[in-house]
Amino acid sequence: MTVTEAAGERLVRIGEVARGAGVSVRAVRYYEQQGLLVAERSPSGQRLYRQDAVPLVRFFQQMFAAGLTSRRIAELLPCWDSGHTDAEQRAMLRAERDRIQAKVDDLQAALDRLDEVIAITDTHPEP
Amino acid sequence: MTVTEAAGERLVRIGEVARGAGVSVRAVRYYEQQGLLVAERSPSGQRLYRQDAVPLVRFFQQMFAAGLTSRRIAELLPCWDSGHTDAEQRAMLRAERDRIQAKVDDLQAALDRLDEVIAITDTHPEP
DNA sequence: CTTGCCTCTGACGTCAACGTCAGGTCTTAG
DNA sequence: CTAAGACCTGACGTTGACGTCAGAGGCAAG
Repeated sequence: MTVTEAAGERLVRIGEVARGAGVSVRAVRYYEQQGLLVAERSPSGQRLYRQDAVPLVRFFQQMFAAGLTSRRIAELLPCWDSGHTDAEQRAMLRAERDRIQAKVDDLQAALDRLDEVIAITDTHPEP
Repeated sequence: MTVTEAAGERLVRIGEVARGAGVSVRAVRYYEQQGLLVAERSPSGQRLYRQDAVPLVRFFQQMFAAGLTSRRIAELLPCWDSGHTDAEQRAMLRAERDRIQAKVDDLQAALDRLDEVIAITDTHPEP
């Protein structure tokens, strides 16, 4: 609805989506269960996806890697779809952004500590 | 053994360690169970820690935040204690370092995508 | 028509780092 | 002495994103 929908868009089955995005079929079903993904159904009940489901799933993976939950992603999906947000969504966006930034800083600190140890043990003679 | 051990070092109980490091008592016990932390015992069986347990627990938290498991941390603890490593440990250190670096990059990419959306929705008129 | 692969719906299993509860002991301030 | 905390050992519960298995269809090729 929110995206241009050409008349005869090519629809793909779940396996193709999964392979294309590099996830499991189970994962794609899970995303639907969590309200992240909608699919039409063939007369026999098989899920049919538009091709933009592939980059969408990749995007989910990226957000998962950033520590967002599927619930949070579902709450923020309208921001991507419609391009506008209410105050609550903007607050959530900023909160997630700050959380990720803090995580990056933490990881960088951990990285520095590891590098420190690596430098020490590398310049050290073997026991 | 590996660290200078003054004669009458002040020993603290588990609650103080937990508060000092900002974790739960349960967490400290868990670290012991996972072989990350050793404690003497009072005659009545209560755990007694040296004060350097506090920064050590903080360090564990940092490594957990970086995605290392308690098992991995336990395997790498000798690197910190002794200051030297075998080939396998050096490989593990590098592997973890690379993994964390990759994670930082992923998070940065996710951050950029969020910032992009934030910029768009902020310059957008309210619906 | 059958073979082989894909897909379906449940529903239980996994893993890690704890949380939480039960029932008992210890320590310390008053 | 006593009551309030702090601590002890099990042991089961939680959370999130799936894995995995069972049993039952669906679909194109030969």
